[in-house]
Amino acid sequence: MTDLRAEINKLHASICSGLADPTRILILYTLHDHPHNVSELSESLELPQPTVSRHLKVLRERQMVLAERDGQSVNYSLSDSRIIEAMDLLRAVLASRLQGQGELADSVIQEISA
Amino acid sequence: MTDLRAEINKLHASICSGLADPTRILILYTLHDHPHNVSELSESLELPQPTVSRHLKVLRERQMVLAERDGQSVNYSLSDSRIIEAMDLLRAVLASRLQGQGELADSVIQEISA
DNA sequence: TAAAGATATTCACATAAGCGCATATCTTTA
DNA sequence: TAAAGATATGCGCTTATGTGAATATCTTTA
Repeated sequence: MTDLRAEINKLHASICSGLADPTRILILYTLHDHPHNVSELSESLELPQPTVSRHLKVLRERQMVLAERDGQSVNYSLSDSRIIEAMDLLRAVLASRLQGQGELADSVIQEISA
Repeated sequence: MTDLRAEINKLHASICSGLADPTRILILYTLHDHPHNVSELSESLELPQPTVSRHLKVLRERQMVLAERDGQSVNYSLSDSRIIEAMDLLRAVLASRLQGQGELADSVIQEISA
């Protein structure tokens, strides 16, 4: 294990930790739909504005979202749609994991596929 | 946001947090190569056995690896290769992110692609 | 330039994670 | 069944992360 590979793994882990929060997952999927400013996110996700801003900061630091000021508001967009592709793959893994775990899981699977 | 969707996002985040550590990333790629038992991982990654076991526990709890006892040792394997696909996508995102950020980054990009 | 709107940051706190070290719990074999 | 090998867990500690509430910083407009 070279120092370089170790450094890469740290960066890689840092991106993954950007995904490791339910609220940020929600934000990322929302931004994938289309760009939003902070107020819009805050309102549509029913989350306090400071909470949204702090999560956006995490994503911004990892360059997973793009921030563009437009007047007084700041528009956020997904920086790379492969992030969503990766998340979708992990959701598929989750769905498989829930297969055959009873009826309760079935409705979850339905919802994931939606 | 239904309670169900919120629950799914928690599970999703839990899988992502399984990826959010450099050592576990290393372990997952190593297991993707082929199954290993704890000693083998410990030796080839040059990590203390308890450290490896604890990381494997995290991955096991999230059903990201499969544990099969074989005599005194326990063989671990990747439970779903889509986990690697997802990680590769995120590595590609990382590589793009480093593009045009100077010479130092170039060697990192080389290493990622390898 | 003062006020209002939009976003970001700070503080205090609670909880979760990771690590090294020691040790407990299997599982086989002598 | 005692000993050795292999793996898992507990403990103490340190660091990281998330949150609400308050507040600071920008940016526009009156």
